[in-house]
Order: sequence, then C-alpha cells, then structure tokens
Amino acid sequence: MRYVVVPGAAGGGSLQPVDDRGTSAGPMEEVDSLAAAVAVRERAEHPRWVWPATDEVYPDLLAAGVVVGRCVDLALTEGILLGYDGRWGEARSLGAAWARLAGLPVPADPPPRSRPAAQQALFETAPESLPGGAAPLDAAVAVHADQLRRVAGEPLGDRLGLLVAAESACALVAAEMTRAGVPWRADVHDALLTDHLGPRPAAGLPPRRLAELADHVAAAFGGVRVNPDSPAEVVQAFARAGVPVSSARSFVLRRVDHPAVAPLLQYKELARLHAAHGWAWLDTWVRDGRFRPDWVVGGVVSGRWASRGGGALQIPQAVRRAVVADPGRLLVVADAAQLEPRVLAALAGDERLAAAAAASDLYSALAADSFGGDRARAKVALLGTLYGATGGDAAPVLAVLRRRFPTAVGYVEAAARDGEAGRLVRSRLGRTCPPPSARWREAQERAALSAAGEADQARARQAARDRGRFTRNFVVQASAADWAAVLLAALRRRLLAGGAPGAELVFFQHDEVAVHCPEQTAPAAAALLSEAAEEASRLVFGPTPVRFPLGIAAVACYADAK
DNA sequence: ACAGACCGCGCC
DNA sequence: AAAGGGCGCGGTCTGT
Repeated sequence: MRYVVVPGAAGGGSLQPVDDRGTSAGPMEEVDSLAAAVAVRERAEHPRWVWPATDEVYPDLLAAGVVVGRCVDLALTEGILLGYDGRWGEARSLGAAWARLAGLPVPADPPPRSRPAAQQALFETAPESLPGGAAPLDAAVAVHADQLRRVAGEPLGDRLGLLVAAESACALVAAEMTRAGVPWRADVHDALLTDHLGPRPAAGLPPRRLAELADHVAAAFGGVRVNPDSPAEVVQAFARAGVPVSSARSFVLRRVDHPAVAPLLQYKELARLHAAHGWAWLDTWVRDGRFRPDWVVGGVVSGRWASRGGGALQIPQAVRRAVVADPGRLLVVADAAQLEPRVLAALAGDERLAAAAAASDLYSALAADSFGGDRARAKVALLGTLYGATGGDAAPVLAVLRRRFPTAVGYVEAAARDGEAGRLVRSRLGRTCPPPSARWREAQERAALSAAGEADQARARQAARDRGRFTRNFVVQASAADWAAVLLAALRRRLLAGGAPGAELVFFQHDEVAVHCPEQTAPAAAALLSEAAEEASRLVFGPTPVRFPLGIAAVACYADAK
C-alpha cells in the first residue's frame, strides 16, 4: 500500500491511498494534523509514503516525533528520470513535473534555501500553488503514476527502480541526520584552536600565532610586509627575492629554498584552520553539542551527496578530535576500503582485476600481480586510470595496467570516448551524466568545419578531452555513489527494525558512515553495517567475486577511527 | 558597496 | 609537451 500525501496549511494536509501502479485505491482524505495521520497509518499499515519533496515534508514530521519506514520523493525521482533522458537541469518540483504531464508552461524550481533547514522556522512555507490551478494531491498522484510507468518502461528498469528507491531512502536518512546532528564537543574544539592559534582574539583581529608567523615572513623578506593570504603578493615577494615561483600553492613553495617558506607554509595551514573551522565556525554551526549541516541528497551530478553550511564533507582530520560520542555512547565508523577501484572491477567484469579485488588490500594484490610487488606504483596506475591521467610519470604504469587488465581499462576508456564524442554515460544503476553544454557542441562543430583555424581545433580538442576525463570518472564515481546509497538504505532499514537499539546515523561522506549508539549496541551496529554492505554489493552488482570490505572501528572520538 | 571570478585547500 | 575526477568554502582581486 502507498499513500500519496501533500502538506497543506498549518500542519494539515491531504492523503490519497494508491496501489503499486499508482492507481487510486480508496477515498482521498483531508486531515488537520498530517503528523498524526501519518503516525497512525505508519503503525497500522507501514505504507510507502509518496510526497513531493522529503526535505519539505519530513523535517516537520520528525519534529513531531514521527519516523516513517519508506517513501518516494517525487522531486528526486523526477531529477533522476530527467537525467536518464538527457534532460539534465530541467525543473523537477511537483509543479514542474505536473506541468510537463499536463502540457502546461513549466515553472522554474525555487532557488535552494540559503539557510539550512535546521536554522529555519517550521511551517513557514505556504502550500505550493500548481500550474493550471490543479489540486496538489491530484498532481502528485498523477506524477507518481507517470514516474512508475517511466521506470518500468526502461530496459534498465529494475536497476533504475532500485536507484530511485535508494535515493528516496537517502532523503529520509539526510533529514534524520540533520535532526540528530554530529556529536560535537565545543570545549575540545576551542582547546584545539587555542593550542594551535593562541587564545581567541577579539572579533576581526588575527590570532596571536598568525600575527607572529606573518612577522617571521616579513623578516625573511627583508622587512617587507607581505599579506600571506594574497597569492599575488606572495608570488611577487619571491620574485623580488630572486626565487621566482609559478604560484603560491604550498606544493610549489615546498620545493623552494628560502627562509620565508617555512613560516609561510605554517601560516597557510593555521590560517585555513582559523578561517574554515575556527571560532566563528564554532559559533555558527555548533549548538547544544551538535553540528547540524544540511545534507543535500544527489547534490552532485554523480549522485554523491553535497552539504550546505559548515562544510560538513570537508571536516579536516585535526578538527575531528572534537567529534566525540556522548558519555556512555560510541561512534561506530565504517569506511569502504578502496571503493572506486573495486567498483571498476565489478562494473567492467574484468576477471583478473576482480581477483585482485577479492583481496582485502586491492593495491597489494595488484602490485603482486603486475607491479613486482610495488604497491605505490600499483596505486598510482589504478588511480590514474580512474581519473584520466595519461602522461607524465603515470605513463609507464598505465601501460602496464592496460596490458594486464584490458577489460577494466577498456571500460573507462570507452566511457572517455563516449564523453569526447558528446554522448551520455550512465552509472551501474542508471544515473546519467549531463549532456555537453551548447558552448561545447558549438566548439566541436566549429572545429569540424574545413575553414577552422588551428586555435579553434586545439580548443575543441581540449574541451573534448576534458569531457572524456569527466565521463571516464563519472561511470566509476557514480556507480560508487549507487553502491553507497543502497548501503545507506539497507542500513537504515536494519536500524529501524531495532537491530541496534538506540543507534542513529549521524554522518555520511561518500564512502564512510558513522553511527552514534550506546556502548553495548556497538557490536550489533557494526554487524548491521557489514550486512548492509553485503546487501548493497549483491543488489547493485549481482554475483561478483569482487569484495567490498568495510573497515569498521568503534571509537569514542572520530579522530581515532583511522 | 557589492557581485562574481579566481585562487588555494580541506574532504572523498 | 603535457595532459587528474567530484565538491564547499573563505580569501583576494576585479569590474561595476
């Protein structure tokens, strides 16, 4: 059983039961309290909830203490299906999907909220008004039925169905993670900052340690003040000192022999800590012992999540010291080891690479097979293949890989050729890359004309190669995102079923998840994680010798997980 | 004063 | 000749 549900004014809404083909299966109902109505039916029937957008509906339900098992997020599904049809970037809201179905002018999607949901007042959004004055519930029913037909009609239907189900489950996970928050010890964070930067300065002033380092830089340049935050000034200062540098990047400066380099590198490192994760960050993002970013499911074209606010996906190692489980609880942190190479092995069906990927350390196995035991070279070769490195130091090892693993290398090279030719490529479950831009196509067409100049041709070749690198990586990165999405869905279902009482998902970063749970349920949570990874591997890739092992650690502090 | 481009660097 | 994928964010720089 499914219920299509749309929110109305003041916490109310309307519901329509439908069958598995999306056809009406009972009378529509209007309710004063959507949360109460959902709670009752969830307990009694455990239906699949079909709603316009999880991030608009579910936070209010969670605030009312209502957790649901399953949903269909119409907007996320619409986005996947549009992308599959090569219509990437078209509006995906209920109103837009309805308008396309009804042949009406399609409204643009509203801009993303500038502030994370966690900082917004509840119930501040008015009910959506739809093109043609349609009732939102009727529109949602129609769009849902249409989406079910579109999925079923595709040759990749089963996998695409798995993808949209997993994506919707991820939307639930994201809302729940925002509500739970990442356990964060502001006192530990503050001590860490003081330790590195000196005591907290008055607003607008640099911390003591940064001021000292800036003095050292000036002294090393013969007393001339240089703003270390300005790449242009830094490059000029080195030029004046007779050691020209091509840029102010730290890996460039590291190779330079000059007394300003050491304090400058230290300055850059600490200035970044201060600017990105300093006291201002702490004031803005941590409340009541929790960091609450907004998670954006499918925010990256490859299907990876993005985040809004607080840089949740870029928490530096040093700052992870402040991520500490509550007393009596632990963080069970799991990361998929060498996920993307394993995904390539499974995707391509390369038996020889799959044999290496059956080992717990893929790179060592690869090194033993083809690189005389040199693990570092094996790693460079494989990553170069995934990212599209073709020359320089990587060339010889890439040649080895191509000779020994023609099926795997052929898979990504075919994806690269598709990209260079302007075609679409898809992930294992059908997530599809964006088509090339109009500008890109024009550049290719211009270069193909007989009158095209050398510069036009070079530009077009460059653009084609760039897109080839993108699509080459897309098939692997997006398939890895497929796997991770299915893992999250499988994990969430197990947690909800009570497999690890008191455990909740609090963090997800591409190939890594953290569960916050009572100490005594940590072993159970770890077991659920392993089961979820096995389920994801089976559902996404079917029978394959490739293993997708999780490294799992139960720790009090996130920084100790690795 | 503000917007947007670019740089540099954190994460995967 | 060389040729490295995806993000978010805060800083400077440049143009209006």
